[in-house]
Parts: sequence; C-alpha cells; structure tokens
Amino acid sequence: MCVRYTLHDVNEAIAVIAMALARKLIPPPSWVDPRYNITLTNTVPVAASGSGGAEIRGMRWGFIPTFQRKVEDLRMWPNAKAEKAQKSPTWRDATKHRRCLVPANGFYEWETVGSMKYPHLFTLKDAVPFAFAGIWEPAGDGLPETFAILTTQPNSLVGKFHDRMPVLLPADRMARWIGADTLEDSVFAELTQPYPPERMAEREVSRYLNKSSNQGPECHGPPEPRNLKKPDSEPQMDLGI
DNA sequence: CCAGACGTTGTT
DNA sequence: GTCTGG
DNA sequence: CCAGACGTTGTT
DNA sequence: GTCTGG
Repeated sequence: MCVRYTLHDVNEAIAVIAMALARKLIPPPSWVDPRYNITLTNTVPVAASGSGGAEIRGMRWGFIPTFQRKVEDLRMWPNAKAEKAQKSPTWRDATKHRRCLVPANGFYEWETVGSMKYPHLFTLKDAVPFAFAGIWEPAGDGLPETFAILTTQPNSLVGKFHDRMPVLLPADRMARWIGADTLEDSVFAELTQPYPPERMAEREVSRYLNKSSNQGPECHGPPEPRNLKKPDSEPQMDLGI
C-alpha cells in the first residue's frame, strides 16, 4: 500500500511537471511549505486538467466515489489497482476521464521487526521529483475533490518490503498520463508498469516519521539504533520457574 | 501506513 | 452510477 | 425484476 | 482486538 509520501520540494516538483507539460503552473503560495509526511485526508497540490488546460489544484487524498456519498458510510480509498482501474465501476470513469499527476519527491514503506516499525524512503535516483499516477473524483455534497494513487506490482527493490508499489511517472511520461481522453489499452499498460528498480534509491529513515502529524525534515533523519537485546551469539538467561 | 482511542450519564 | 447474483 | 455490492492492503 | 484520524 502506498499511504504516505513526501513532497518536500514543492516548487521543484511542480516545475518538473510544468516543463513536461509545457505549461506555466503556479502553486498557491500557501502550499509550497515542505511536507515530509503526507497521508490520507491531507489536501495537497495535484496537476489536473481544468477548463483552460492543466493546472495545479488542491485535492484531498482519499478517493470517495460519488455513489458512496452517504454521510453514514463515507469510505475513502488511498489506492486503486492499475490492473482493475479500467474495468471496475468504482474507478473506471475516473481512469478514463480524470487522470491527474500527484507531485512527489518520494514515498515510504515499512519494515516490521517484532512490534517495531521501521520506515524506508524510496526516491528516484539523484532525488529527481516525479509524479504518482492519480485519478480524481469531482467535488460535491460538501466534499472536496478527492484522488487515489494507482498501484501496480512491485519491482525488485520495493518488493523487498511490500507486494505492491505506486505507479511512478517520470517527466517523460507525465504528458501522456494526464488528461480527460480515454487512453489506449496499450498506452495505459505501458504507463502503469512497475518503475525500473535500477533508477530508484532506498534508505531507512527515522521512526519520527511514524507519527503522521510529524511533517518536518526530521522525518528524514537517520534511523535510530535498533534494540539488539537478543544477539544470536549469547544465549538468553533463564529467568527461572 | 502508524498512533491512539476504545465508555456512560449528567452537569457545565 | 453500474454491475452481479438470485 | 430488485437488492446489494462496488475497494485496498496486510495479515491470517 | 479493532476502528478512526491523520
């Protein structure tokens, strides 16, 4: 699952999208603060087609299908499987007509050891910003625009930690993804392939990240030492009884 | 994803 | 809204 | 026809 | 243990 990501260089990430789309894209000044720990329900900058072409809008992460908008049963979806997005009633219309680019600098996956959770940061090589392949749902019923990030099979790097990974779009794929016209099956399949692992980097970061209200650069601090209370070489002392 | 809450009644 | 199961 | 589901991930 | 909020 991809439910946390970082957008800590908003201007640069949006500049990459603007370059790829040959558009002038201006993020509202209130959104340019670094966000190292974005998660569900957060409102973030997203590039989507507007009346005058691509633009940056604030959308809430957590796709709420129009048919589920009953106040007593509001469920939101962080991800949609690329393998099902074109056919499923939940995702199909958005996949055909409301594809967006979600600017990012990296995303996180966790390694569980016993009861401890150790976060890992995944980026592109050389820390190049990229976009997640997103789909969005219109505002209505008092709800804002919401979006989901597509997932696909993991590559060998992400696969060490999880069995899914988000669909990553580098600059040369952005223009083909965004838009309101249905993609050819072959184009959709190509764009949603797992990103090549040799073009990515991974490193463990501080558990400060685990708390989703922590949004600062400390999230990328060095990992804390792991508690080695049971070295294999030393037998545990018998505590008796 | 992880962290944190998870309950009732009556009174303010 | 749209599809599936009965 | 109507009723009910429609989703993801991780974990078991 | 399980649900909710971020």
